[in-house]
Amino acid sequence: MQATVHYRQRPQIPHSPSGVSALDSRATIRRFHRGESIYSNGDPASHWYRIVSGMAHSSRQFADGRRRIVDFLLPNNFFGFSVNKEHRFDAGAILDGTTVACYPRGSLEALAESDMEAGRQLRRAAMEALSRVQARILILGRVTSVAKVTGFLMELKERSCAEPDVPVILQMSRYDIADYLGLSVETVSRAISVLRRRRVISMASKREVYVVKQEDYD
Amino acid sequence: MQATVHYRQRPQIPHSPSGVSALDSRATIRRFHRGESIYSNGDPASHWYRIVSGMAHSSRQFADGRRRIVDFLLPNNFFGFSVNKEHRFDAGAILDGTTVACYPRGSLEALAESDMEAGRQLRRAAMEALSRVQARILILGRVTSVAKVTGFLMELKERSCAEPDVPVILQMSRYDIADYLGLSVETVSRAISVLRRRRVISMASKREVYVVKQEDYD
DNA sequence: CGTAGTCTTGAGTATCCTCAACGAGGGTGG
DNA sequence: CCACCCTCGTTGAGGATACTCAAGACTACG
Repeated sequence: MQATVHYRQRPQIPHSPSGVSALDSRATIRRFHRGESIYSNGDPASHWYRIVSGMAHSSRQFADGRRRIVDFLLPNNFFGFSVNKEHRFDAGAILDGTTVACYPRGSLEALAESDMEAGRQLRRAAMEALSRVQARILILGRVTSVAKVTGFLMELKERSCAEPDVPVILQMSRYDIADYLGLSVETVSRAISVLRRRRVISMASKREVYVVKQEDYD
Repeated sequence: MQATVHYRQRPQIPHSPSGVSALDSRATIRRFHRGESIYSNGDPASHWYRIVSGMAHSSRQFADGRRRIVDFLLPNNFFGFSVNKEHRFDAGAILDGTTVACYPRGSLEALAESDMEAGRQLRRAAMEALSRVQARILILGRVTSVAKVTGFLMELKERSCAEPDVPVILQMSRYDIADYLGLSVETVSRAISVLRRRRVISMASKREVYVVKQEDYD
């Protein structure tokens, strides 16, 4: 079990989708422990999900032990969309006490077809998810490991709605970051050290990053 | 100008979205030359699009000359979704005579809110686009260049609805493939040569690939 | 205080990129 | 019709980068 880090919980309201009340009438709330699975590859895609608080990731585990993280999920991010009958990814909580709103898929599709506001919210949620993943491809497309890690930190800062002089908190492990960027843990660690030496970032602890210089990363 | 390759045009109907008639009432059809821009980064995101015939790509051009291709767009693929007021990518035709259905965004959103069938199609289109990009991340996450190119070929075979004994046609250049996979052209070329020597593929010409062995690629 | 997981750093190796050269194929103009 | 040019595709050589293996420091927790 990883060391649990008790940083202050800042209010994270990224891209608040201007109320999801129309959808929430159908939601059930579930609470997850650190590392607990929300759904697994192959499970029937019976629900769509939204992070209420905490953090999770969407990933794929391979036979040879490798793992690729497809998305980090922050509060108000929707996930679990699938065109198939089954989920094609694993989703799991990163933080203890991560709270997730679960929307029954059939019920939600029915709602979307009767309530135009709900339909609009669903379309917007899908497009925001699409936008996140596309941004990720550009980060993955960066050439060097330092550039990828820089891109990751800038993305996280953006998505965390970080204000100046407030650190970005790396609630995920270096292993998670490595699997997110397609690098080895060692390379991620070295890249962070390089950024510190270059004074692009400074760190209050191993999990708290101050972005000092705003680097262009795409 | 690149050599224009006149391969027979196979009927490509991947993931036919069970009729888009509800949406098509608002569409205008445009025809593009090879290399012609459909929209550019920064253009107002006034329309959504669907490939009718031919092929296009969605990409981002960087200041230093690099280019990243975010998606290859095949017939019936929707694209141009943006949560912002402006497009964040470039889209351009790969083949001469590529035909695109252009849906005015405002008109379409209005339609989606009055016609539940249209709304459903839009949600499905967004989720299919999301699904494509997520699949791509897994390919990018593969370790070696050979694995990435293999993943690309398998994806293209899948999306082209290729039957056995029918070659997959690489209508894009090696440069496009390289920018899609985040590799150099030389590495792509070498990877293809390796796959040929290993008899995973065989080639009728430089742009026609027979997939001989079905390799696991994720 | 020992253990387990995380994070960092070093050394050597494998892979990919850059630079370079060359062949193939089309289009163009003399 | 053919020489020329241009782009595309392939292959080789050398150097840069990231991975693997290894070891050690740090932290939380029992």
